[in-house]
Amino acid sequence: MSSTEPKPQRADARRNRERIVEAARDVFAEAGLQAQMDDVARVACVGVGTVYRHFPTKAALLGELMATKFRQHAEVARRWAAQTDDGWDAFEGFLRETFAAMARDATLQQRMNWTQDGDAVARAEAERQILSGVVGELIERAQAQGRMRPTFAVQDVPALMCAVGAVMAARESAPIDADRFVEFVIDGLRA
Amino acid sequence: MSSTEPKPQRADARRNRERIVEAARDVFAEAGLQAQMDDVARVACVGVGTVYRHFPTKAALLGELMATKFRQHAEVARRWAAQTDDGWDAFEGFLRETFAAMARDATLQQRMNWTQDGDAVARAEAERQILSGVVGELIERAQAQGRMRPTFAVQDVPALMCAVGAVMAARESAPIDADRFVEFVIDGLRA
Amino acid sequence: MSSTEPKPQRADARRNRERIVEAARDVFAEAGLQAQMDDVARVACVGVGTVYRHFPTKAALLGELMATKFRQHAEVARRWAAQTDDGWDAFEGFLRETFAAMARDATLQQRMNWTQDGDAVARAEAERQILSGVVGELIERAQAQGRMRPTFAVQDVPALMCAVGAVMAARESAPIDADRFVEFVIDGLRA
Amino acid sequence: MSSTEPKPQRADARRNRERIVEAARDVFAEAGLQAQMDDVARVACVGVGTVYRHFPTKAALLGELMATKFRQHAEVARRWAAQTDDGWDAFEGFLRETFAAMARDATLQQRMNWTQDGDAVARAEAERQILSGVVGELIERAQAQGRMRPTFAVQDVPALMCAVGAVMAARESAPIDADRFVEFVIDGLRA
DNA sequence: AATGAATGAGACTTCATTCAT
DNA sequence: AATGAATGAAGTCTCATTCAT
Repeated sequence: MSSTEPKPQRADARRNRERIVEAARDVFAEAGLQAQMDDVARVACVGVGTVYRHFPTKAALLGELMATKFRQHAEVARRWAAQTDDGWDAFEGFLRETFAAMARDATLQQRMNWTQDGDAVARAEAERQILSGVVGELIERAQAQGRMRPTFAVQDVPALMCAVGAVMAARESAPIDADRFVEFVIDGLRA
Repeated sequence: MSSTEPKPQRADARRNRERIVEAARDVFAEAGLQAQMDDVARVACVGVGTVYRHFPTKAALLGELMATKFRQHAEVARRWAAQTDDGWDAFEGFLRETFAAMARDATLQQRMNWTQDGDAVARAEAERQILSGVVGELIERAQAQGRMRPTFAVQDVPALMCAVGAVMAARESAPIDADRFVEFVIDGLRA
Repeated sequence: MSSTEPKPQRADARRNRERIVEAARDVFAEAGLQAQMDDVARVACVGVGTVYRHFPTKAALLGELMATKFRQHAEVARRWAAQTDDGWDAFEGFLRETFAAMARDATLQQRMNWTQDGDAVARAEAERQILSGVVGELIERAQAQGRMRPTFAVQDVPALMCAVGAVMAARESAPIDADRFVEFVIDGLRA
Repeated sequence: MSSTEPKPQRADARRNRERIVEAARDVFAEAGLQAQMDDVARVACVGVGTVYRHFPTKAALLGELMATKFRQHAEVARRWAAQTDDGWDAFEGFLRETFAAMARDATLQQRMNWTQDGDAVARAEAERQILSGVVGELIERAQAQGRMRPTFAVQDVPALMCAVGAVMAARESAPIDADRFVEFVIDGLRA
């Protein structure tokens, strides 16, 4: 599934891998993408070498973080798609849930949105396309049922996500703002 | 004016300063925030030392770039505010014109994650507040006249701008997409 | 025998040891001294830990490789010494045979600059001295019989061997060149 | 001429460059090719950054060292070629002088002979070919005049040089040995 | 005031070696 | 005994900033 390290064998290795990913999430959220691999290692309580054993480059680690996000969003989209035949309801549900999730992970979201590291982006490309596919179907369905603006397109979804990140960057009271913000978006997209 | 270098003395110094700012715009648009001060200097056809004479740190240079943008947007907002008494029309005009300007400057928007460099952001804070003030008045007026959602707030404006940047990052056909995107936003914000 | 691991206990341990030495020969021939212990382990189909069980350090492994070479050359020298009473003939035979053997093992000769790793050299010192002793006798005998330049000395033998390595490094057609080269040497050393 | 940095402008920059090259010569002679760039910088009394300003990589610095050697040898060969019409005398002169020079710089010679770093070798390739050309002419002339073995070829020259390095590695009394060694070689190559 | 060479802290990554399983 | 994951010191190189010319 993941673009790196399909299945770590040993239990302790897998545990380490998870600790590293969690540490990376915290560290990059805290200090931005320019945080160092040594910091990630320290927070994960492992040596740098271990970080590099699991992720061959910093970009790979960053990519895994992005890929995880994409996978989670895709999962949400799939769940909503299965839950109702109404395309708009499904899309709205996906949007609200995803925004809420992003709000909970606000800082990282903000840091990540604009990743300059082309290599990291490339490593999450597969997951990004999957997400695009799932959300694209939601959009098409909603538009076919005449409940969504026909001019909206999948490519606009990242823009919404970025906007969510920006709202969060502007204020501390993230959850409230995200809730408020999602209403504008939904009203703007309805047919 | 800018937070740095209130009044340049010599004519050639002023000319250098301008060349540096232009070079910075080009270079950061091309290569993103990780572009080097040496690159800026080379493109500006001056030594690095000269760049540092005008801007004491990289963050200061970046800050000046942001401040310039803020000043331009504030100028647009002021013009629309003077042009019509209808708050919503003024806001809509401001939004369309600003989005269009950002679309024209797409590469820079794409490449730069301004919020990444906290120090640079801080240095453009004054200009940001001025912009906030002007746009805030537009919003209040439009809301007082009952033509804008009362839940929209100035703090949400950066989110919209970020979203515009994201639309551009997602596609090459930037101008078209920005036009399309502004419609969603306007419909989402109308009362 | 070797300076490490005087008597391997188990049959499988001995087999492992051999596999490691062979793997090391291949890997170092391929990639030079900068080849990694992990590579040796992988080629030998054992874990790194096993490599370290047999050879406490990389230098020890390298030393064993050198020692093996020295032992083989000494064996050749001994055989020629026993075969004829004519010192020069014995020396010439030894030289031709050794050069030919080195030519056959050209890649390793090319890739490995044995003398670079002082520690490895130290670990093969015993074998080197033995080889020196045997060859020294050959030389003395040839000189006593007036058939070899009296100024030639055992210490010059490594120089010849190094030269053979260099001939190989310079060309692909190693065997031919080595043959050609040995003639110069022999003519240069004859009284 | 050099493969890197054709002409440093400033006097102090050129002085630094020379100091770096000298330091590199000492440091690599002392500690082998695995000596660190930081060491070179320290011995040259400059920052590492300065070393990297003059030589973009370690391989480039190593390459320059090799190139310098090749240039010096070529210079010697040219001088002898111009000095006498007798090809053999010229070659013998070149050989004796070069061997003596190598003896004076024995340790570096030894370290360098076997450089594994393909990149460094590549960077001195141009100079190596020039040297080959000049020496090749010497050899051809000597062979045409019937005074040198017809089977000797330019490609064998590196072998001789390597051998000189090896003689030196084997003993401390380098100059003496080199003198003794050159006699064997000369006798071996004469027709 | 301008230049660009110099600086050096700090970033990423490697790899010989150790040690828990 | 064997395994291979973990370790972390050490190495190469970068780049914002300073400073002699």
